[in-house]
Amino acid sequence: MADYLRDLILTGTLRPGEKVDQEAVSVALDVSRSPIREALVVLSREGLIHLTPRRGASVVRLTREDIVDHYALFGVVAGRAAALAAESLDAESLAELWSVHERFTGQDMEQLQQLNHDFHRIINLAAPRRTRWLLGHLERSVPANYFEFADGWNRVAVGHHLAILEAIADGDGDRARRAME
Amino acid sequence: MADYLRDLILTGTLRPGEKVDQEAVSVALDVSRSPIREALVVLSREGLIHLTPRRGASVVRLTREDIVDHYALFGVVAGRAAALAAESLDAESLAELWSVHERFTGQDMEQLQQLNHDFHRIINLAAPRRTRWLLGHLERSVPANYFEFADGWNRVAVGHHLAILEAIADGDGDRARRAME
DNA sequence: CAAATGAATATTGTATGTAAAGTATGCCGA
DNA sequence: TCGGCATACTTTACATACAATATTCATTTG
Repeated sequence: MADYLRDLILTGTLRPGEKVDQEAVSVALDVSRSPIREALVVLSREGLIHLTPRRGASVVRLTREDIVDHYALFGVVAGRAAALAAESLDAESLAELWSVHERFTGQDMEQLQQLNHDFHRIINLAAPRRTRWLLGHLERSVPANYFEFADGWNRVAVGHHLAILEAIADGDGDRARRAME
Repeated sequence: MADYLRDLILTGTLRPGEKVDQEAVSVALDVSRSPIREALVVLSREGLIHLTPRRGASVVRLTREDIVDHYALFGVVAGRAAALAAESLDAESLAELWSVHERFTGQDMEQLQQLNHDFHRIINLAAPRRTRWLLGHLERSVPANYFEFADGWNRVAVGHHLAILEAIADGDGDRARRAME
């Protein structure tokens, strides 16, 4: 339920600032208003919509600054995960990382997204529970395609992944953190 | 509504692992179950309770590792805020920081909590929107009294505040970040 | 006597009803 | 014509109703 609305927001179908009508959503999904309201609460907690009492829900207007800030935050937290990974990652996971890294070439955008996701997932699995939890939240609550704008993104990512990977392989937590950020 | 339940959880009145009965809460607060359910969704997104479909809500069992992890995360994000503050804080806010810092002595626990809170709030106000948002979440969603356990906490805090303060005054973002973490 | 079964009970999730606040429409007077 | 105001219509927030799944507990059976 929340997933459906989140998609509409992140893909831009529901535009920033637009009002979200509970009744309308409920008939669109053919459910009652109760679950819709709960979904709206979820999204408001993710920072995707703004909820004003007695006045309803509207899609949050994310400024460019917000997006930049969000990715910086993501970087900072992911950096912590990388630092921890450098200290505790087992050989098997490290091999997986190399494997993912090597496949990171010439694919289409969607596959690259997937590989990138896998790469980070392996690192995050080494992080403690709360950190994983936060990373999950940060990942979900921002338009993923914003950073596709940066052209040649995948080229840069390969370089970054390599730097992270080498730092982790060396067990150098601080370098892994800086590389990730 | 969510505030009430959050208090019960953070003060330990609702104990870790304990099941939360919607009906019971609704009669206790003399409201229907609808707003209670929405509050439970809020708390589940904060990571304070676990929500299993058709099986209800239960207070999350936070391990010691979770708490440590949480504060580390808090530190990492607050560190970013401090680094930004070092670069952008105006003279007036800086003076306020010194003022708060000076009053940080000999008071009772509650006042110290308040001053500590003020100290961080001033720094956070210099941070961008999304960072402030995340800090607010992280602050709320963990038993605040956990770190009172550390005896002589306030002594240590004074020293830390001083280090942060000097780094900010010098405009040294990186040092401010490390001090905060 | 323990494990299994099934009816009775309780609790959840979703739907619908209702009162109150918010929004829009149209009328009137300046 | 334009601004102010009363009224009608929406929409929300909360309460209640109902259906479906879990849980409990007594009973039976191996």
